[in-house]
Amino acid sequence: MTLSYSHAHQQGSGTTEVVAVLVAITDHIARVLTVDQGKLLPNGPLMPLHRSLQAGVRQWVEEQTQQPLGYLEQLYTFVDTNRRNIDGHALVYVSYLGLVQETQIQALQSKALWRDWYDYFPWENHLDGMPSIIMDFIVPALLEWANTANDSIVQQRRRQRIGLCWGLDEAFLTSGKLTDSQSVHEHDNESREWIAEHVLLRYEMLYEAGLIPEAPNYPPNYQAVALPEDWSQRIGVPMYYDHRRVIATAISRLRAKIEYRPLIFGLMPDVFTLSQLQQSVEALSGVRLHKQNFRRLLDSQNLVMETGESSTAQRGRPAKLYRFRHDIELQSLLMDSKLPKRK
Amino acid sequence: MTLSYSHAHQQGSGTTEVVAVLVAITDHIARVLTVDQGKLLPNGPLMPLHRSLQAGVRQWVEEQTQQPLGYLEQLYTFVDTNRRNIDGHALVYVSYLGLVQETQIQALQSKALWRDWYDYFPWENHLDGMPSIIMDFIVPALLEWANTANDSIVQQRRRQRIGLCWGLDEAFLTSGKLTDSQSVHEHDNESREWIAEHVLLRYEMLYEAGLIPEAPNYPPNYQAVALPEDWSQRIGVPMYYDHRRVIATAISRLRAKIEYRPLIFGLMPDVFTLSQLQQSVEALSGVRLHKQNFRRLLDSQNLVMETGESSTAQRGRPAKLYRFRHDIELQSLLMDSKLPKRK
DNA sequence: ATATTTATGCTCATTTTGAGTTTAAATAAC
DNA sequence: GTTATTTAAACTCAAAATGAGCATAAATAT
Repeated sequence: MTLSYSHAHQQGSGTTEVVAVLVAITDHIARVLTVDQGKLLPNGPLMPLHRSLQAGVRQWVEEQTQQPLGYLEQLYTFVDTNRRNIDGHALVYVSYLGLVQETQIQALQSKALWRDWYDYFPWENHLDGMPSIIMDFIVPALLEWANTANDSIVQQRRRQRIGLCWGLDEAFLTSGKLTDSQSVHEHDNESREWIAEHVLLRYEMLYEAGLIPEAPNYPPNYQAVALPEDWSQRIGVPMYYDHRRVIATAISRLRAKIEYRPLIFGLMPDVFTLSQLQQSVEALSGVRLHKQNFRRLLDSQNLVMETGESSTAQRGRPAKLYRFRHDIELQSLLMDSKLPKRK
Repeated sequence: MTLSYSHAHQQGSGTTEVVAVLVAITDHIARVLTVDQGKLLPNGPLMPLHRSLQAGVRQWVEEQTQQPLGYLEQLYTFVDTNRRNIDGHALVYVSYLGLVQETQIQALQSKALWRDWYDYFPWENHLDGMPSIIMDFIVPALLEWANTANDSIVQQRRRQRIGLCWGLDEAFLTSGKLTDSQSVHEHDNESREWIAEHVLLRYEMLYEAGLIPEAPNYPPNYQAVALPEDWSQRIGVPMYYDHRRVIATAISRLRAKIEYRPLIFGLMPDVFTLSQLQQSVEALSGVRLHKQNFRRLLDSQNLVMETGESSTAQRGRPAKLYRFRHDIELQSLLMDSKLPKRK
């Protein structure tokens, strides 16, 4: 189902558009900036006057949302062959990830809206444990999809993919239930745990299986057991074009990168407590972290310094306030290699 | 200096081009496929008939080089405001990284050429130790460049960047010479070692400092001590447009990704010895690895299996032959997180 | 036969990681 | 005001991963 929403600027001679995924954390919830009642990301055509793609992104975001933005990095470039210019050239759109500090958030126009990003990906929020939708509906539906393949090799591969994407044991998928220690094989290096940064793989699997309203093969016709009536509600808010995939790309990048680069800088206020910092990282990654180890990691990297003050904003013992060390070059801290060292 | 080389297809109405960095390893040397006497990467306009960017890349590479290609992944999208179509829209070019197995390499037309990628980046080859050009010319020139900044804060930051990019001690840069243990500060978490994957950062620094023929501010005018006569030879083969930057992007991506994903698959023949595998990884990363630990890492990951045969092609004890385990899903092996585990 | 070369197996100290326990200092409730 | 609750933060400890080296095996070169 290709949605027929169309922009005025689609009529021109240009074939390049920019799309932005702006991220901010407010009330400990990760949010993306949307326009059009949450159905679209801020976007606009690249124009001759723009001196760079970044410049194009900044101009359109500013124009459509009045939101000033700081850090910006390129994500991925897509082609939409369903949208073409007057010469028949397909639309190329370049997506960007932008970070906005909570304190920088503007009062928005009615058309722009900061939305909880888990509204679009309900299965990605594991802050209170694994959401029930995964084991109740998603995995059963995907297993049925795996069985629709003609080739049994393909079926087996699909089941393997499902296990890797959704953090499930192979044994669980083929046999009945339960992940106990009987499943010790020779090569059980497959750790079978939830990998937070596989957001895009999971979205693409749901898309491929026709379980996402945006997919051309939605709703799926292989469902022996029917999906619940309100499936389209449960599987998250749909968007126009492929903008939901763009958000999935952004979350994947952010979750992966935050593990080795101090990107979280761009989302925090000037001073903060370590608990606030941890809650922000948790909001992004969607999983809870071990507090003591989080702190140990932090000070092994020397990224933050105490301000000397402390905060009594919360209930218990006052927390020391910190700020990031802007004096150090952030470029390449913690770029350790997993290859063995050179001889 | 913007080179005025121009393609026929530049005259049309399209504004999107694809560019490919194809990589192969032959004779233990990492090479990229070039056209036009090594001055250009294979490239071509995205056309209405192409159903995707990948399809465009495959068509143009095939057409210009007759080289069949396997694995392909998107790298980065650039804009060249110096090249515009008839409507004034700037050229957008999307770059791809492709991997070619040695056994797949075709006899090439005269216009296509596999070139040692260190021809373009002589300073990146540390297989026989750090190249002398770095300490003899590059670092001194960069330090002079750092001094040209008006602001002393900027000067300090530039020196810090130089240290991080080129693996040098802070102390070495400011004072005279020698990296001995006297430089033990409070925060010496800066490990000061050569980070192989910082190819792009290093190239961009040289470009910014006007030390690269492609840069608009080349040759630099701040040089108190003149660069050697044959500088343009020593600093690597220049290319048209920004194609050298595209290769730098590809090498960076490859070196970074090979550390946590078994990308090397795409470059090896079906069967190989562990030494050959190690030499291939070394060709890419540009540094020597510890043999025993390399092997330990390999079999901890269960990526390869013995064929049962062994090779007596080389001098000493015969090496066992291996092949990759294609039965396992490669998608997400070894995606371990550096964040502390969830509680 | 003997030196040389290459492959491969094994050891060992150090660092990093995952997962606690304990103590400190505030607020909430009675 | 005393006590329970909450949050912060310091410290411990076993298991695993890492960096570096030595020892042995099996071929070729002289």
